Amino acid sequence: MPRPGRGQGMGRGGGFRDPQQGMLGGRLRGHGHRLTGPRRVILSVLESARDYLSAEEVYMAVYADNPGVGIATVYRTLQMLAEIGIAERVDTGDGKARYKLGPVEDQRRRVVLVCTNCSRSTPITTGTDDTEAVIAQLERMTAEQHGFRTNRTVVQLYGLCEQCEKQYGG
Amino acid sequence: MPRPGRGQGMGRGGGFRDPQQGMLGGRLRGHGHRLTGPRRVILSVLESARDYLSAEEVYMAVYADNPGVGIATVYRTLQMLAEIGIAERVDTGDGKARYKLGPVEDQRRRVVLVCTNCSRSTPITTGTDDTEAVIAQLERMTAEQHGFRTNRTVVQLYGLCEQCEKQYGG
DNA sequence: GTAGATGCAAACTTTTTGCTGGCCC
DNA sequence: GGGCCAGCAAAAAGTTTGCATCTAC
Repeated sequence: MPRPGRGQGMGRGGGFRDPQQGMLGGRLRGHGHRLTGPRRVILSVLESARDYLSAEEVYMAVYADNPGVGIATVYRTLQMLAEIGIAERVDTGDGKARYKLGPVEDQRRRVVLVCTNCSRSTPITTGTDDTEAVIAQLERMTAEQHGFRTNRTVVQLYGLCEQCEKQYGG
Repeated sequence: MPRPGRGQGMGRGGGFRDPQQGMLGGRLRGHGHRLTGPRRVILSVLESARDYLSAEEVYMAVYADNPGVGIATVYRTLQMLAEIGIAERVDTGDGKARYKLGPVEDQRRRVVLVCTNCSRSTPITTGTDDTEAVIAQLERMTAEQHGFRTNRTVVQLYGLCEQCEKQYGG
């Protein structure tokens, strides 16, 4: 995967007017971290993302407007955000970790659709779904039958996505 | 992670008397693959494993008796075994894929309990369970809501196993 | 002012791939 | 004997780390 070359430095501490950034900045400082320029940009990218983003995707989006930010900073920031619970880290099995803003407790249960043809993995947002109830039932059953206390559940559905299904003429 | 240095070559096609190997060899040939020496050893390692093994763990076990087998062969074999359904691949989120022998067609739906304390992963045999019905429902729902045709489902429950639960005094 | 963050480059880890020679069927 | 498969080594791909500089607080 190609990476853009090095930029010529960004204007550090660019002005953001996003009210949420103040909130997030507070949470960062509460954990002894600082709200720096690069971090503002990364947070901004995550905020405007609907799906989970890989580190590279975040880096690309950041790079578009701020070529000076290094990929190491992206990795370090994502790691930090996940550590203090501002972002959720997810491993979809393709070797890339993916991140998404959001309280971890709301994403305790996760369903991922993995297409065995095109390799695309699509996280499904549970929580508003009935899937939530189904998974809860599964957790209850394993607790009863195996004495296992589940904290987090990941369901991977392997199969064909809508596009590839058509292509195969299923 | 240190890796053992290169060995001085193995006796290819070592004699095995494991009756299961004949069966597995047949399944390999049925898919147009061959049962070679290194593959016998790798299969033997997987057979005697109770848990999921990472590629490196398989390589280490293979290396103990057959230092001549390269790690590339381990990767290629594991990949092939997973492809034809003789082994199951699982991504536990630590960046390493793990493999375990097991007929996928008999276990199209799999539930694995992963203890976040002791790191042990325990496969649960579905099929006679109610879990089967619950997962089937999940698959039905994603088909309806996302047009996704599921062929195989892996559920990973992360939490505390019975032993660690006691230890923590939950 | 100082602890922490940054950019850069290089190291590290896991997995894949190209190549030449060798072995299974 | 032919095509799959082996070992080796190097590359790929993702992530982490060391270091000098810089900056948010």
